[in-house]
Amino acid sequence: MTSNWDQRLWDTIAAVPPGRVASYGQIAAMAGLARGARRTAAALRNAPDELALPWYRILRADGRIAFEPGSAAFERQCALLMAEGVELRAGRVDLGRYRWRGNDSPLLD
DNA sequence: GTCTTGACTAAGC
DNA sequence: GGCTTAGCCAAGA
Repeated sequence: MTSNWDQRLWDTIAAVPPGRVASYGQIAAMAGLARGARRTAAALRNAPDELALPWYRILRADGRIAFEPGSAAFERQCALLMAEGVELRAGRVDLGRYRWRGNDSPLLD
């Protein structure tokens, strides 16, 4: 068994509640990896569809989508986020409002 | 064993 | 706001 990180990261990602987002580094830190942002990305690549992970709730540290604007994945992620009530401005999310803090506190508006 | 790679991040210009 | 550079660290080749 080389990497149980994938499973751990998947678990952490699955814990992100709807309408909330998290950064790669944040997910990694919660899973126990201090600088595992890239490992989080790898875990998402490795993640089978059967898990139905909320991969679209994972953003870059800036709150921007990791994909290139215009790409299929980008648009898919945009749509999924908006469907959950996340406000997107030019492919960017306001982390100050939507970042998941590990608890399920409601958004203040 | 080394070298490259990456759905990243922070700092600097 | 943008682009560049360096740092990071685990996985694969």
